[in-house]
Amino acid sequence: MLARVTAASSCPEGTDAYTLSIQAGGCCMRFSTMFGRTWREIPSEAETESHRLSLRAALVRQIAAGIYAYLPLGWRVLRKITQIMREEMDAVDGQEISMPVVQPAELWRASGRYDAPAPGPALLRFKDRGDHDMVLGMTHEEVVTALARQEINSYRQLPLMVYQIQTKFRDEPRARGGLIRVREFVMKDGYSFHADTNSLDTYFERIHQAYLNVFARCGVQVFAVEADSGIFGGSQSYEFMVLSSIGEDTLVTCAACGYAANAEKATFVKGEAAKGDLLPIEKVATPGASTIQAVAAMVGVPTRQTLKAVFMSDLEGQVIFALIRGDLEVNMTKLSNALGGVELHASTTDELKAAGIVPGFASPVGVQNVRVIADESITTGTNFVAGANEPGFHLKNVNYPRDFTAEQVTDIALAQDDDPCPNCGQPLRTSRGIEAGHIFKLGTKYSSAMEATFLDSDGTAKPLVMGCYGMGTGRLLACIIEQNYDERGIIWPTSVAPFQVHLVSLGTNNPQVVEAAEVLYQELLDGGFDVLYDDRAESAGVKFNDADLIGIPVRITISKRTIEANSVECKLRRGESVELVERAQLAGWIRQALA
RNA sequence: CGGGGCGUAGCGCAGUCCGGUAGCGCGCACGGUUCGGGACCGUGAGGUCGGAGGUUCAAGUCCUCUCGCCCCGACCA
Repeated sequence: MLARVTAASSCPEGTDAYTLSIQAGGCCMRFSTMFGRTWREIPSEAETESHRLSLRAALVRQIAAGIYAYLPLGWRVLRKITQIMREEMDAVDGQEISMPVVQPAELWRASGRYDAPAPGPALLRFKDRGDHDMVLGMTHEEVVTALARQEINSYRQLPLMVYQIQTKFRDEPRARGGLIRVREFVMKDGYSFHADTNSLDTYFERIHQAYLNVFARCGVQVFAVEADSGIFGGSQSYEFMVLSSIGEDTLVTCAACGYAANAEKATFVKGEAAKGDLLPIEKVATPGASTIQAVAAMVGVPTRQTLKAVFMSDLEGQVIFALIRGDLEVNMTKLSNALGGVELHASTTDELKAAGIVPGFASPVGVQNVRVIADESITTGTNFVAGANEPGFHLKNVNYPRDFTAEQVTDIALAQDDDPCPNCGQPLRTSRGIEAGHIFKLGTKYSSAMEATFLDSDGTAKPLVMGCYGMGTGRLLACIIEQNYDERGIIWPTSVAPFQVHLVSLGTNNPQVVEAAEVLYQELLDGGFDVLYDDRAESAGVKFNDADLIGIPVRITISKRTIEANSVECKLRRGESVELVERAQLAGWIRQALA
């Protein structure tokens, strides 16, 4: 008990123990009194490895769908992560602030997002006791713009960046994957303000590098990819993708030249279909041929000589006729963006019937009452095979614009494996990734809407040019686990491990061992190390298995055996071999191991 | 919001088809024996079987409604 009090003295009351440990080291915890116990069995509700391990290792506990509480071990990791974010944001002149989670609806009305379809029900709305409309902040562009309007008057104050590490709530239709996709989460979000786009562009490069630094320091490998910025984005955006089979996004990359983009955004060389003199339309019987493959085979042409029709409907039930060359697929995000960002769903049978469309044999020729959006690929060939809008028949020699019109001809094609790279022509590869960060140029979208202006050097008032930079903390924690575990448990990178040293005492029945362990514990704390001290009266197997599960980088075992050798046993979590280290050499050994 | 699955002790599960005193393993508490890779013996605590109605002499089990959680899809500023 005496040792315990002494140990606690290295984390003085009324002081932020964690900050101390970052700066001076030496924070402590006894396993026997730690809040939250590890689980021996695998929770059935968890599907992904990071989810299973974060529950089993007592990092987090689920409170409701997509809503989690952090236990001491998980919270310590989260704070290590956010501290790294702070340091990197400060390094690019960021100033930390804190903005409210509860926000007045008025601000969201001002930006136009309160009633816009885009956030829609994901924005949780409620009234306070004064009957004011309020929302739970799902992001903070509105608040930060309102602040900037008050605080920034002159170009002399620019550029500047503010950031916060704050809770967000997004009422997602479906939470999943443990901490990967949640409804309530802590996010690092930053906002920069500039007098012009040149300044934004310059700063964008710095923040881009700062993001790479954060991920590197957290021990995760990311791909920075060009991303779709959605209808609220600006000219350019990058997502930072952690490669993972459980990722919800698809990345398209080129090993040859380094091209990398989200599949929603990726382009590729589409090639051209055969060209020839325009021939007259000819109707051919194609009984039962309702797929592109079947039609091409029956008519005797390659699939790229056919036209594929894909039907989507907007919320009002208006049918969108997406037309693309038969060998390509439609990219829903591009299609939606072409229509101004409307929400689309696959058309129902009833909607198609109402529009007079025959699925499987649909034709752009003579179609009415639908909006036709065509991919540019249909213009690079001639004499295509298309549906006849009549069951069992197709049309040969269909040509644009001779035989049909389209409201738009643009790029709505989905890049897939082996498509040629838009830069170098080499085959593209697709892989799955988790979006761990997103930076984008907002431009004057919010500053214009909310009249956040500054007086420029020429004496005129101009809207602030903004950039926005987001990074999820809990999601990053999950990503770190996804990339750092084995069959025994988590293997934390040193930079984010909840503790540096896991001290295992074997022989809690032996006073000599207990005494020696307490002394060693105190020495380690005095030496500036963060130590989790397993002082429980458990068997060796239990303690070792928990140590492997929790995944602290250095494990130190003290027992009767090691005391007799005037040594302790040291083992790295990342590795198999154990080493007897003399007490005098211990501190040096640990420092080297943690370096 | 569509499709599927599951709610029984802290965790993992059986029991539900075919109604008849609520069980098993782990964990937890106490005593003892062990003591370097999830020890053993004994004793014990802990469950309105997610909730509400209904059928029945009798409901964990059958019926209706409802709430929650998970998975696939839709969705994801």
